[in-house]
Amino acid sequence: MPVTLKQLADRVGVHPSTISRVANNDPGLRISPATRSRIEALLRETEYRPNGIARGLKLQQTLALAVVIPDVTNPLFAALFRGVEDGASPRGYNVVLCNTDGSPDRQRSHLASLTARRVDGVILASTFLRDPSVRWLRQQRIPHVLVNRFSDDGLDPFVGSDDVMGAKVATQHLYALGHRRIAHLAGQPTVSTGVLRRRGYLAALAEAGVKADPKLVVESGYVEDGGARGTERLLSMRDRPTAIFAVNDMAAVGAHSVARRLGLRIPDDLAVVGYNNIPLAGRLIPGLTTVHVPAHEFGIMATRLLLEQIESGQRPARQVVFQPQLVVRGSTVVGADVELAPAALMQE
Amino acid sequence: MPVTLKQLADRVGVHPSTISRVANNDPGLRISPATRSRIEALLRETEYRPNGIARGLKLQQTLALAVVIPDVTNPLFAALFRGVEDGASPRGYNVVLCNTDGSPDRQRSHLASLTARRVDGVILASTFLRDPSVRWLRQQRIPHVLVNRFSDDGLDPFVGSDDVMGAKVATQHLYALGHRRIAHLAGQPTVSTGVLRRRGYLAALAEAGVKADPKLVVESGYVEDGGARGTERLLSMRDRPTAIFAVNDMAAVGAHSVARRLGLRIPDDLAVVGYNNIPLAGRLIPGLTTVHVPAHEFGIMATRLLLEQIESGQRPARQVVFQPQLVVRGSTVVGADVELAPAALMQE
DNA sequence: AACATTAGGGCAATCGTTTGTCCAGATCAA
DNA sequence: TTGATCTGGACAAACGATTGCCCTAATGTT
Repeated sequence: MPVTLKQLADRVGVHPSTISRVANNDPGLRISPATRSRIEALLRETEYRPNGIARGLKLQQTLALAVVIPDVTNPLFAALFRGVEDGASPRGYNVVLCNTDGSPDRQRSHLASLTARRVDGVILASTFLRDPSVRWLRQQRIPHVLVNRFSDDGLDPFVGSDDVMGAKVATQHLYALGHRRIAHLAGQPTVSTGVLRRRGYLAALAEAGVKADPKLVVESGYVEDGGARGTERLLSMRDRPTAIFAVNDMAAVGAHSVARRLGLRIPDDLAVVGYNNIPLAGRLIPGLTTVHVPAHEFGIMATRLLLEQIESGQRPARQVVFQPQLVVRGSTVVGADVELAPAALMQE
Repeated sequence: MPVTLKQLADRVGVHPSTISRVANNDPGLRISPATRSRIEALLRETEYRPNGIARGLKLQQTLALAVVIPDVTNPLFAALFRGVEDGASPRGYNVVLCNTDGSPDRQRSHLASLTARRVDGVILASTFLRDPSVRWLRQQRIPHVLVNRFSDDGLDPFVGSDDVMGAKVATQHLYALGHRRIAHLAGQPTVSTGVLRRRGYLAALAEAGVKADPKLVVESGYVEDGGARGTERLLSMRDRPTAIFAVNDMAAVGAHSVARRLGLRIPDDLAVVGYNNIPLAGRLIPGLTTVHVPAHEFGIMATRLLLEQIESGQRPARQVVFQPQLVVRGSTVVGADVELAPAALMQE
């Protein structure tokens, strides 16, 4: 067992509180140089570290944050987590990671356990629209930041990107390449990114004067399998789309592999655009055109907003929205990979 | 602020200890049914959850584990973490995640902060040979399990795979395909996997009666960039290798892309074998032949060993070693991808 | 009637730190 | 010599929950 204040106090012959003040460098402490140096020597010798639990109980703060995401196996969330840790670690915080696999129940139970543990704040990236868990966090006044997805527009501190704009840019890119039958592998209507990206897709079509065909919008969700199935449905239509805008890269990867399997050439027979720019997007052949989402920066920024809340005691309720950027690769433009490949591959 | 025992006690008019006993279902408690039901009603109404910090202080356990890895952005470690969480979460434990980026200093400081926090146990996958941090954990009698890499052979509970055997099988595979100049992109000699895989590579050559050429072993480390550089060196030799066995998949990916860039055909001009079987390995074109390492199972098993230690108070010091399995893909055998691709792509 | 037992909880110590307050002796000024 | 001030720390009350022990009144036993 690690050494305690009382044990040290007994060895020096002073009161534990004196050791504590020396260890914490209490400026108001008046102490003889002799005693101080004896204590300091002992502190070094024993490598004394205050018991974080006792400290947490007294100070009402744990120096722990939590990150709740669908799945860390998804590179987007892994990068997000790294951002959080990189922001939190230098400030002395540890980070608890929880995966929900997209289940509201698991999210709820994780949050319950995290609040029982009294983490100082929570970063949530697995949120649904009008999410009861988020409302509960808000009501309990637990410092939190939503990332990537939000629950009730504007009510919580949020870090994300402009999903409508990103989807619009992606769709306009396809339109500009001459595509007129552009399909959308959509996210669930219960998730903000699903709704917003679909909205951006529709807005781009409307602005371009293309009449949207409801049959061209298929709900694929955010996983490869859904993207594959959706693509099979789309490609089996009598009036096939020539391009697909997918709600995220994994769905796009599903489209990608179905197209390959069916012997369609990308981008000539089918152009594909994804969303998020996960590392895999640059590795596919051809590379996947996608909307870049700076996941690592999300994590850093979310941590900043969270620590602001924690340290000020206020809820600044700031919303930070990044402007998305289209990354053009070979899945929409022939040859777009050539220039990128050597440099990109070497720098990673 | 969440409700405390004392507040509840005041509302019911009993002593806090009574509430505690009811909440914890103390079997030795004698209480009138009337009082009990009033208390239970209040517990439900207020959704009382004991303060985990106070509980931890009293009970000397935090119900928190920690996972220390080089980088969660690496799919191998992401899968490992999922295994840990999947094993720990149902037992009521939360998991703190720490990334070291391979720096012994960051590992040390994380470990210091984790022990100050009094996590109940640590799972370490970022260990070096003769690692001072590990020796310190051992000496402090902090429950821990090493995963994938070990520090001092046999002294700590460990979960991993037979690295010598895996490397041997990989090298034998290349030999069986007719390769005689087989190079090795090696890991650092400070890491057990680096040493063991190199040993397996050399053992396979020796058994096959091939004289090992020291020039064919280049230290690449575990990252793509190192693999790329190492491969450039190997391919610029007058007597080029026809095959490369890389210490892990990322290094192999580096080899892969350098070969492509130089216009070499894989596997005809250069065969490549990796290690770990990360998801990307199956996505490359051609697919990367590699040694499968069950990262998720590692995590589950490591958690089991750790919880055993924690709950028994003993150190069973069990070592669990999985037998590695070679996954043959197109980077060594032409056409090996064909049969796999459709099924593999669909099932994910 | 005297004593023992049981029912129903209350008391207080404890986990390890932090921090506002207090105190005894020494030193100082007048 | 008498206060006043200063020095160098000691004391104790939190922070919440847990748990061994104790206490009082009521009931039961002989």
